[in-house]
Order: sequence, then C-alpha cells, then structure tokens
Amino acid sequence: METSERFHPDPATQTYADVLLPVAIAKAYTYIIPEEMIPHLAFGHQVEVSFGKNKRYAGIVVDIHRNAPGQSQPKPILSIIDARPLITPYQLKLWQWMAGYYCCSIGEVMNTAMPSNLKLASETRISLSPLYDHSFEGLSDKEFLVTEALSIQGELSLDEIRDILGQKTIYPVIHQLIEKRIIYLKEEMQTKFQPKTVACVRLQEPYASRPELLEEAFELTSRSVKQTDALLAFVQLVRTEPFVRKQAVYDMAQVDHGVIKAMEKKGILESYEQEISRLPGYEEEAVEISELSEAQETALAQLRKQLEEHPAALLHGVTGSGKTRLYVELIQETIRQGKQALYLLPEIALTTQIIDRLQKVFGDQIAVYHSRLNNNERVEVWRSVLEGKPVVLGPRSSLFLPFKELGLVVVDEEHDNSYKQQDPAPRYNGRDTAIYLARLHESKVILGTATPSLESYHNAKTGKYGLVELFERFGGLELPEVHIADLKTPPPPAGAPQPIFSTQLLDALRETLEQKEQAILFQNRRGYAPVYRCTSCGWTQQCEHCDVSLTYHKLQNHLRCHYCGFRATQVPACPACGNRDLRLQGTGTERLEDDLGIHFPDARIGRMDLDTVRTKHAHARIINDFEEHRLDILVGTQMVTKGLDFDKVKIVGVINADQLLHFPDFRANERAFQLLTQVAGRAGRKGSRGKVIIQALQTFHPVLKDVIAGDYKDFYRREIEERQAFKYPPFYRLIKITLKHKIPETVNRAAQHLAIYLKGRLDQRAIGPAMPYVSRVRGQYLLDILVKLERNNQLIHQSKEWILEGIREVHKLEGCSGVRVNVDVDPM
DNA sequence: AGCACGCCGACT
DNA sequence: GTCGGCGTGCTC
Repeated sequence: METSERFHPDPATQTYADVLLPVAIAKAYTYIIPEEMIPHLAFGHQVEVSFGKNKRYAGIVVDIHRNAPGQSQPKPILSIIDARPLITPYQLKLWQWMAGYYCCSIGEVMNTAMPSNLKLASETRISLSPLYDHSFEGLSDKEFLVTEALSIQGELSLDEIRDILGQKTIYPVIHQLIEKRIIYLKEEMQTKFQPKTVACVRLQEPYASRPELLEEAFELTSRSVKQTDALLAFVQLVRTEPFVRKQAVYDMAQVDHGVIKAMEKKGILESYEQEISRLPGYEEEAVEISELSEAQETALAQLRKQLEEHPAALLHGVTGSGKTRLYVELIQETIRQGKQALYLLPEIALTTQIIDRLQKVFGDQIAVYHSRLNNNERVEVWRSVLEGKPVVLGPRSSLFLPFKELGLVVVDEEHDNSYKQQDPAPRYNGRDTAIYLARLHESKVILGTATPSLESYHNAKTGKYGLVELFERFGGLELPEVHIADLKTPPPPAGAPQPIFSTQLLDALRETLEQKEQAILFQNRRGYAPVYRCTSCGWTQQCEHCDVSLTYHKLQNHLRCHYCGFRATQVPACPACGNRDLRLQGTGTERLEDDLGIHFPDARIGRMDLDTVRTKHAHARIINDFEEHRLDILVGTQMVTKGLDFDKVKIVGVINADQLLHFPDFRANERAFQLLTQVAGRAGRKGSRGKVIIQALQTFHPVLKDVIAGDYKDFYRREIEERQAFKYPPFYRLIKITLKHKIPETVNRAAQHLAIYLKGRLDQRAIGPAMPYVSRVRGQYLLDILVKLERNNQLIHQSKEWILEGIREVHKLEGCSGVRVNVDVDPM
C-alpha cells in the first residue's frame, strides 16, 4: 500500500484568516491561509474565497489567528486580490459599531460602505466541454436547445439558459448535460475596476537611461524629417510631462502613428499603456480667499476654543453668515497638521456652486465623492483617500472612505433629515455616525446649520458640545422680512375652492417682476394635484398597491403613486356611486407653475422638483438658468431650500404652511421651522432687503411666530418642553420596528407576537403595533412597533438584543418566516 | 443575501 | 410526471 509523504495538515498548526463577505450575514467566516500566502497577507487585504456550494466572493481579511473554527472544515483562501490593504482598522471598527448600534449585520454595513466595483462576486458560466463530439444524438428537446445555443454562443449564464428554455427550473437539464459530459460549469469572478489608460511612448534602452546617447538616436532618424520632428517633440514633451502621450507627439510634430511605429522598429521609442486617473485634475491656481469679517473672526476664535474643550461644536449661523468660510479656515489648519478633513453635505446640497468654490480653494487637495461618479471613479476616490487625499467633500456615504488620519469632520446642514438613510439597512444617521467616526480618529467635529436639530442644540446647551453663534450675515446683507398671508381673508365665495395665491403674494410677485428681480415659490408637493375625488361621495382614486391616493401629473396626463410608481388613468365615473363629476384637488408644483403662467403670462417660470431634475444634468441646468436670470420665478419642493445661494431673490413665497405644520409626527414642528427658515433664507440680495410671504390658514401658529421673528431660541424652548413631556428625543431614544407582509393577517399575528414579547420585557416602553400613516406599500401591509427608551446605555443595549431575539422568535412562528422586519434606530 | 432541498398544488 | 411556489436551513 502506498504511503503518502503528505499528511493532512494539523488544524492546530494552521494559520487562519477571518474574512468578511459582502453578504447580509452577521459574522466573518474563517478560512485557511495557504502556507505560501502567509507572509503576504495582513489585515484589510481583499481575498478571493469560495462560499456556499459554488459561489466565490471577494472578502476582506479582518483577523489572522491560529484558532481552528469549531465546526465544519474550513476552506482555503483562493487568492489575494491586491497586494495593498483595501480598508483600515478604523473602518472595521466603524462597521462593527454601526452594525451594533443600528441593529444590522456587518455584511449589510460592508455592502453600503464599499463601492460596488470593489464588491466582487462570481457568476456561473456554462460552456461546452472540450470532450463533447458535437452530435445531438440522444438529447431531449431541452438539452438540445441548450447545447445548440452553446455551440453558437460559446458561453451562457444561468439567466440566459432560463430565457432559452422559457422556464425557471433549469437545474435538472443542466445536471443531465453535465452527466453526459456535454457541458461544464465555471465560476468567473472578474475584477470590475478597470483603470483608465492612455497610449504613451518612451525611449527604449539604452537611450532611456543614458540621455547622452540621444545624439545617436537623432542620427538614426536623420534620413526622415518626420521622425526627427517626432523625436524633437518627444524630447520637448518629456521635459514637462511625467509621461508622454502618443497623441501629444502626433499633435506637436504633425505626424501619425506610422512614424512612431517606424521608430519603434528602429529601437528608439516604445509604446506602453499608462494608467491615469479619471478624477478631474484641477489646473487653475488655487485662489486666495476673502478676508474674514469681524464677526467671522470672533466666531472662528470661539470655534477653536470650543473644539479644544469639546469633541464637537455646533456652529449656529444664519443663512448667508459665511459658515463655509470658517470651515475652509479650519480645514486648512487640519491639512497643515498633516491630517485629513471630511466635509459632509446633504446630497442635494452638493451643487456645482459649492464644489466649484471649494475646488478653487483646495485645488487638487480635495476629492469630491459625488452621487454622479461612476463605479470606476468611486474606486479611484477610495484609493486616493487611502493614499492620503487631504480633503473629501461628499454626502453621508463619504463617511465610509478609508481615511488614514482624520483631523476634522464638518457636518454642514447638520439638521437635514437626508443624513438619515432610510433603506436599505444600515439605517444610519450620517451626523451621528460622523461623531463616532471622529471619536475613533480622536478628531473634532463641527456641526453647522442655521436651524439646529433639537438633538444637537440640546447637546450644546447641556455642555456635551460647544456652541458658537453667528447671527450676522456676511457682507452687510440684511435678514429678510417675513410676513404671514392669511388665506382665510378674504373668504372665497361660497362653494368656490380656496385660492392658491393670496393677494399679498400676487402683488409682491407683480412688483418683483416689474423691478426685474426674482422670486422663489415653495410648495412641498410635486405633481399637479395630489387627489382625484368624487364630488358626490368623496371616493378618491387610490394606488392598487399602496394605501395612498394617486397624484395627477398633467404633463404625462396620468395618475401616479409617489410610493411605488404605479400609473393609472383617471376613471371617468366614480366606481362607488356612479357619479361622473370627479375633480382634482389640492396643489402640487406642476399646478403652481401652470397657474402662475396664467397670472403672469410674460414671466419666465422654472420648476425644480424630483420630476424635473431626474435627468442627469437637469438639476444643474435649472440652478444655472435661475442664477443667470433666465428665469424670473422658480417653483419647487424642498429642493429649493437646500444649498442654493442666489443673490437676486427679492421674494420667497410659501404656498401653504399648514401642510407642514399638521404632519402626524413628533418632528412636524421641528421640520416646519427648519424648512420655513431655510426657504426664507433664500431671500435677500445686496442692497435691498428680501421679503418672505408665508401663506397659511392657521396664521397664529406658534411656529410661524418664531419663524417670523427668526427666534430659534424661543422655538427651542417650547419644543424641548414638549419633547420632555411626551417622552421623545432628545430625552428618550426611539427604535421603530416595521413589519411587512403581503397578507394582512400574517403581519398582524407577527406584530402582535413581537409586541407581546417586547412588552413582557420593556413594559410600557414598547408601544403598538399600530398602522403607520401609509399602511400598505407595494402590496405589503405594514405595522409599526415603537420602543421608547430612557437614555441609559445598558437598557438601550439590552433592548436591542431583545428586539433582535423577538424578531427571531417571530420568524419561528408558523407562516411568519416571510415577514420582513426592519429595525430603525433613531428614526427621523 | 443567495441557494439548495423538500413539500405541495396545478398543469401539460 | 413536471413545474413553480414557498418555507427552511446553511454558508467557514
């Protein structure tokens, strides 16, 4: 009997790596590191591993150790994808914290954190076996179809085979074909990231290393004018450029590729592909920035002092006070210390205005992590940050970039609710995550806003954060005057609908147009009309999949669901009572634009909402048109409140403040105050004071009073009392659990079960289940359970465990395993 | 999350 | 008999 020299490796002497995979699984998996890989492998490396029956993934090494996993036989790491580590230990810590804090798996965090071109997974490809003799004998119809397709196409994916067979179950056929040795499967994992390259030329040896021999090269070209010209051009270019593009030589010497080809043959030049960056280089000289005003100097000094004493400081500065200018100052200091700075903005506020401005100041030192970047560009930003790019400007996802040493994080428009990711998990808040990230790096955070969130202001008031106020607009700009227009007076004639515009607003608009100035009108609702209703019985046309009424869009002349995109045409008669008199009710931005055109036929009116900025450059175009005064009036949703600095806006009109104030949500007042103050801040121009007209029915609402007075402190005082009285943040922590299923009874049963489970442990801290405001979305019935917790870390931690345990229990219930459960920590 | 496997009802 | 649908359990 043959005795093998090789033994099964002793598990105790093996070296293992814990590998994180980009799938929604809670833990890392342990793989064997093949002997020869051990010296090359370290934390953060991306490796190729097999997972499950035949999938392969690019995972990340997060630990190297000698402890064999308890159960199953570990598989080996197949390859190291890149010799450089892809993530930093800081990132792993951030991911782990997020998974714990936001109750999700670390795989889900990893999925959100990494650019998709870095998350590689294999795809199964099927091809004909080389042993196959190309006879179709003895094949069933289906086997024949697949084999025939393969002999034409060469290679197919599983989906393509599903298409060919017209059925979903394809494995029986595939197994048969494998059995007959006609096909084989392979798992292919391609690197998705493709570096961008340009064709370049360089000198061949010996000329490359010995420039003194160049004369000889010129002798070789002496019989050809073109070649001499080309060589001269090359010599000139190489002096200034790090690499010489072929195209540059062609252009300068007026030659074509044949000339270079000939010189390659002569052994003078050689071609190669140079990898280049896709990220836009910044050619212009960085510009000097404006002097600080006295108020800004004072604020800057305070900010420095507060940041010395606190990990974070809230910069409460009115719109137009020049907060960005202060950030720039502190970011420059951070760079001088050799550290990195991260500047976060809500996605929608990342306009060309702010990007241009910062690029002028920081030039090539700043990387912009845009939503419009393609996947390859994202990878390049990732790599550039890993290599120490000093400044990053971007939305909340920039938190996940591989910073080496952060010195400063700026969270601008700190109050903005788009910092909160809604779906998918992790449902994280970018502002709060920034605080944690900064803590990891022992760096400082500035939260900037004109309308602080209650949480942040409370933190500042209680001394957890520093507080710096800046209430003077830069450049002597005055704050606008704010008026309320009462929509109840004059009352409309009996039976007539409420008018959209008050006479005050119409007069103000007329005046603005006459003076050739600009106006912004804000209405937080897109489409033409949000409701299509029967005048007799009150029936409204609803979405087939969601519990909402459909919004009429005039341009496409159809009704649309703003939750799932469902489209329908208006019914000619009410299906409930047969009445044929149905009407559109309510006002969206489209109708506003229309009606405005009737009142002011000569005005140039633009609209900015989700529907008009959907195409790639539409957003920038509208902003540009307005900036350059090709538009007189801009109508829009929330979008017009964010990040825009227009300096010719005389009038800002809010069409209906009541809608904002009567939202069924504990944050309604806060959001209304923020939105109204932010939109009001768009008014005002050099030399003349802007004017804001807020239309409302309930004109004496206390929030409106505070907006008119620009009195954040009064607003805060009132609101914080309410929050305390009704057990809401910042005094209590909220966790919202949403259950979804397509059968209402099933979701009811699951939610009841979970509620009882939680109430048994948390008592009256668990509330519900209750139907949310929209109780059915995309055919799924929803129920919410709300958990309100005192600010006690141990209790919060324990509650999260109970919630996750409760969800596992629910899934064990007969028929409830398909109930989707979302946990939203600190919901907005 | 995928993906296999197993069970069940509905069709050619 | 297949096929598709869904529930369940596992992945180093």
